[in-house]
Amino acid sequence: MGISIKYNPRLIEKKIYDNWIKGHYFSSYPDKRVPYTIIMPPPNVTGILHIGHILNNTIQDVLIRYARMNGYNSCWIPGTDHASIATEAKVISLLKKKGLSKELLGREKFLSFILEWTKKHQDIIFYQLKRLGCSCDWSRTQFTMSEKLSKSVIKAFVNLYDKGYVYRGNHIVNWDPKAKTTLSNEEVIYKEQIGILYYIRYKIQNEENIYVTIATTRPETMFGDTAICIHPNDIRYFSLIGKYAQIPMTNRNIPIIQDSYVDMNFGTGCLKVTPAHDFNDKNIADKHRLNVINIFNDDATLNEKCPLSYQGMDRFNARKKIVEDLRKLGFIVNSEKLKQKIGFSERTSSIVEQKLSLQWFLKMKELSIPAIKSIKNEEIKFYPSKFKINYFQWMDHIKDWNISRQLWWGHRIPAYYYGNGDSDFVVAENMKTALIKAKVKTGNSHIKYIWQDKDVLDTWFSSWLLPVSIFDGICNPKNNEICYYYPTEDMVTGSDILFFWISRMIISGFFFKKNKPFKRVYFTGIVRDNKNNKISKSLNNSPNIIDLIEKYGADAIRMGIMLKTSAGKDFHFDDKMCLQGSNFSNKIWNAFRLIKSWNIEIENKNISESEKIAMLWIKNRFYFILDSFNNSFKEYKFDESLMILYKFIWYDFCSHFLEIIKPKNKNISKIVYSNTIFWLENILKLLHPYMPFISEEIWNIIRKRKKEEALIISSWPKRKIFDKNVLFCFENTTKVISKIRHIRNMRNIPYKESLSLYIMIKRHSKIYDPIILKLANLTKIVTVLKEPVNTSFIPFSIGKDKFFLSVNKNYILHDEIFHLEKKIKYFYNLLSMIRRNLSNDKYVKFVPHDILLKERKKESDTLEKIYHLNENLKSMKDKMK
RNA sequence: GGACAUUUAGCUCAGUUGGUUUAGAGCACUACUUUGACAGAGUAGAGGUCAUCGGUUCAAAUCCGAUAAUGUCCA
Repeated sequence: MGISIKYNPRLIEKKIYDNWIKGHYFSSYPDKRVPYTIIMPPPNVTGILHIGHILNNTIQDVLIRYARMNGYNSCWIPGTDHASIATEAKVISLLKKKGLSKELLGREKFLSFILEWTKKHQDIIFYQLKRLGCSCDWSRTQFTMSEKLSKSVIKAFVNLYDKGYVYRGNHIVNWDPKAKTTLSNEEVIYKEQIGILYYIRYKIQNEENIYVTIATTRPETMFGDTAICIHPNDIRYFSLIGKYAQIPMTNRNIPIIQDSYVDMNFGTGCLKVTPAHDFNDKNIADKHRLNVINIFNDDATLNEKCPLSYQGMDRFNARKKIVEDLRKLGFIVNSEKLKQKIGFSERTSSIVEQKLSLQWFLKMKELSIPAIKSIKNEEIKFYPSKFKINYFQWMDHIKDWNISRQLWWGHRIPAYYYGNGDSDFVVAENMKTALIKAKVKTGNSHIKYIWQDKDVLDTWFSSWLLPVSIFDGICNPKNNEICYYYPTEDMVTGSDILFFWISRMIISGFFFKKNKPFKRVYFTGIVRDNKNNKISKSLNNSPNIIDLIEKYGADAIRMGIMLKTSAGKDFHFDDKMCLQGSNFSNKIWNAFRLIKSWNIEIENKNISESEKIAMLWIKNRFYFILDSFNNSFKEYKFDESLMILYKFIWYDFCSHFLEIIKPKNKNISKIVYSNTIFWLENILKLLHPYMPFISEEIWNIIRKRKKEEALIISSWPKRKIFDKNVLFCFENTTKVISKIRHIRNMRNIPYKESLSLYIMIKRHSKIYDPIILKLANLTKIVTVLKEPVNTSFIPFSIGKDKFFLSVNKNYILHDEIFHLEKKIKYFYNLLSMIRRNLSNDKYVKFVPHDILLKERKKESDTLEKIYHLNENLKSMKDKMK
């Protein structure tokens, strides 16, 4: 026959993928069809893909293949992210091993090292995606540092600056004193630590022996204090309001102010305000117009604003010495241990300093208004919708976005300076324009030297533009592609970047395009291993993707993953789920082998009744399944839709349909065969989005296909009405079969031993009998009016129908009687529960009418069931005598 | 510290506005079945006081409150 007994994905997947590429099936160009666009969240070039990416990209591929087969012009755009700080850190540590540093190399050489690194990882990432079967349009591959995207970033920056949204200003930022750069919030990792809370007294000015005691974990910042703050309701300190307190070991006096931010129960209820080194203190300072004193150098040593004896000292050494000195002078009243959360730099592990710093910011409040609206009115839908809560929470308290980074790898800020003053700069797309602007701004036409800002932009400042910039919608707002492909359909991403990316993309979409960037956001859960640990590079607990694919096949991994994923839920990865996938592949493969092994009879001889029924049933069953599959799929319940398909293929198609039509002599009539192939082809279509390789492979072995007949671009089955009655009758038939198999199983009656069945049914249609005969291996089915005599049998009932399976007397067991009695008892219990309801006046009075009817029917059904079971029990007991 | 979420069979999860025969699925498990597509298989079975306690109701896995555990985000 030439088809291998085991399905071997390794031989097949590569060949199939190459054919898809050769057929250009992934490519998309604007045409008359409706577009369906997905932008792949670009993986960072810092590393290679892990299981989380596999989950994410499989979902996207499933969506895009489904759309493609449903007639849309599908366009899935792959890409990578330059990941400014993370990549720079990786390369720096690589260089360090070689004894090099970025300063030693200089900007240009350093960047060439990074480019080399980037190229290497891009290749690995794209190779991994291809092995997974991703049908992205590779001719549209993006990179966030490409020329096109960089241009858009710069243009967007200039545009936002010109409109007054981008500004340069002094704000508190997260500062990594080791790397000497600002950090985004996500690059700060909070860990709980035990610190010491010091109680320090500050003398009240112009008062003898009156002090106010504050509590702080950071005594070294006291030289930056500009106020002491108490809660407006705190009566303990009313006498101090309006007075000044003297910072110990200095001559400086600071005001005592009131603000409800202060927690009266924490420490003494008095807060020292250090606006240059704490977000909240800065807020208070802004409100009360306090001074701001920065006491740190860039490397977090104390600067000239501090007393001479501490200048130049590291912050931690300074703390020790200050505490020592304060103790000596009697300023420390108390100290106690305190659990606190400390922010560490993800990159250098140094403790992050909050620091007032001159940086570039984007005003967010106004920009966020349409973005909030779009989620409120469901113009953009979240799956699951619970993430709307988080979204609104963040959006409602949105802060200006610090977009500058003191790094080299990234988009250089297009600000050009002509002097050392804080506002001696212009913002322009290039140096030439900048020079002109500078001349205009200063009125000095002799300016010759201007220099560009050394810093780069936050990575997210490029990725937040992607849905627009990918189609060049920022530089060429009216071009064909942006008009055709925008807005995109789905965004599939982890919930952890809701704020950093999703929210900002929505903002940028409405700003630059006056329209949403995508219609739906599907949030994948966090991927964890079977010990509930987050899959991460640092734990090194992600399996190698290529190894997994080699072992199980891409289809098996896709299937295993999709069967377990559910929007927004954490995802526990286990090798076992791939095993289920590969078993399933093998099942399909062997079903196909079976069909292929049959000889088609040229002459059309009579088709048996059971074949007719099987064909009728599988047709109706298919359209029933198609509906439920589509419904689940449209709700983005991929696990559910796949499970529907899984069971349909395994149980309905293989266990029932194929078993019924399976010929003994391998000869099958042409009609039955072509019918079987027809349904198999339809099954392959439904399967294709999830398991593209095996489905395409079988599709092509069934018969030779032309290029335009590939499964990947075939059309999705159209829904049709189905006859519920056919499904119902068939289901009853399988119940009988199942019952007989159970009886065999209980008594170890070999399958080979043929049995006879007597049926006592009022209106029994015999058309299903051949199926029962075949699948339960019976010699005959006889319709009777009453219990058969002179033969030993096992009675059973399904609904109101009674059955008697004739067996050798030896097979009747006491066990069965015991089971029957147990069952009867169960129904008596049920009956008593039903009757408890029905005898309850309140129940009868309040319950809706239809429920009451149902309950009454339940009662009569149960009674009937008990009656039948008792009958069975009685006859069985008689037989035992 | 604050906000939110989760807790259902050994594991991973369904369970729509309280009412469909005292809770469902897949996997794993147990028993039996091996020349007839597939042992990567077949058939059947067993598994749950729905986290705990209290409340609302004729009726609670479902609604409300408290507690506990876990997780995420924010500070």
